[in-house]
Amino acid sequence: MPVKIEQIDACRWRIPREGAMRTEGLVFADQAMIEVLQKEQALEQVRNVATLPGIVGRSIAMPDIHWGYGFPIGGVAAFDPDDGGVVSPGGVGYDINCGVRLLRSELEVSEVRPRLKELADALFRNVPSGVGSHRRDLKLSVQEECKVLKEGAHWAVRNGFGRAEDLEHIEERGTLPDAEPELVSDRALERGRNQLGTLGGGNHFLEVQVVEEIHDEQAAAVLGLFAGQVTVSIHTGSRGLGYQVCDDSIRTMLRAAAKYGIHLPDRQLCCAPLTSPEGKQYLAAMAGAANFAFANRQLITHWVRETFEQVLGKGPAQLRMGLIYDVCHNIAKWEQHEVQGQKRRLCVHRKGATRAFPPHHPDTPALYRAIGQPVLIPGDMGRYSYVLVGTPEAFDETFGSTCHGAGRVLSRHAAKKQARGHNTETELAARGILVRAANRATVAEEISEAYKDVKDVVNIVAQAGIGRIVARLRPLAVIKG
DNA sequence: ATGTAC
Repeated sequence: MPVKIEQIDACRWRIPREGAMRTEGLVFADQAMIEVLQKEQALEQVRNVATLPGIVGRSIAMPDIHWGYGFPIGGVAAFDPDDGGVVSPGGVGYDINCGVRLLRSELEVSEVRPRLKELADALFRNVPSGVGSHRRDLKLSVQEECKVLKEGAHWAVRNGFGRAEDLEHIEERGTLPDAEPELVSDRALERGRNQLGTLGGGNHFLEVQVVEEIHDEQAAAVLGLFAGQVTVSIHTGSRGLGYQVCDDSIRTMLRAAAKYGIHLPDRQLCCAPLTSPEGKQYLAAMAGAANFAFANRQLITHWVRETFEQVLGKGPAQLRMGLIYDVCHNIAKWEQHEVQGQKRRLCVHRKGATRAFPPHHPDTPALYRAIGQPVLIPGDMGRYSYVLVGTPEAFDETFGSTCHGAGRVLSRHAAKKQARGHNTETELAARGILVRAANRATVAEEISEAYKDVKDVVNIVAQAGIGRIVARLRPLAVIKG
């Protein structure tokens, strides 16, 4: 049965409160997207989230929403601990702190093109990719791994991977507080030991890009972006460790939901009150996995810089590969938000949604205070990605959140079927995009046609005012899992 | 997303 939905304006839709819903749903989309969504499960998931105890504001869906485990991917939901609010592993996702970071450079595309093949090969060699990828040169002791879980990107910088100033340009400065590695299972720790500094599979990637369009000159200048410039994007998360933390937590949360008498329209929404031991334990284990992901992206950054230096024969001062920003899109976090004129400390779940804090927010890096927090939106490997900044409207309407990517339109299976008879790598190479992949099947699953055009997604968030477009980046070389 | 089920 289709979910009842009412149009608010050109890019906003309301799912009215009914049945067990404690609040209404708010979906950012255009007419065409809603028509597609009516045939899928995702809107029902928005409605299910609205039934959870202690939800504050609305159950929110971004234009890249699609079906996920319990909560939709592309969803935002905030909960109040003082009103029975809950935390749910399904509201974060299996890849805890999956996120994106963007490195700038002082290079023009013309300088890199002649060495692009060499660069792609070297990056592919130096950053392990693919499901199950690991590093032969770095297997941590469990004791050291626990330090990674406590310290996140700080651990990486302290051990010579990257620069102190990188930390200023990471969400939460690259470390979630209150991580408790003791709450992470032996199995999760074992899975993570040799996976730090690896890309993984699926839609994760490492991309050399060129800035092809500047939409906001002033903001671009503040971020250090210019047309024709080479940038690097890294999209990955907490690998097998985060997966295992989520999987372990789901078992606990199913028991907890029953124990605390929480009605679940879908077992995959299993959760526990934020004030309960189970809720606190999940958040502490999740923070450890999130810190692993921050460290992961920081290590990869170090090897990307090293690779550029080696291949192009230039030093750090010439390349100036500074970190523009690193932002999470699968996480639950304590944040201060104003609700009906009152400041409240809420647990904001963003699952396939990106934090987009406004100008002058204290958590926006000092250098970017005037323009807002950078928001990194990857598209598909054949088209482009976007850089946005957060807005006051996002802070008011979506707990400071916006979309996270293009959003799939074809299942992995359907994409593979469509790619049959095509040589995707050759076709992309003909368009000036080099692909290096650990697995050819992954390339087939990741064809452009498998995704919405990310332009349509960011145009909606820009039109709605929950993000401001700064620049568009086109891929030159893509390292895939 | 994920040693794509232990």
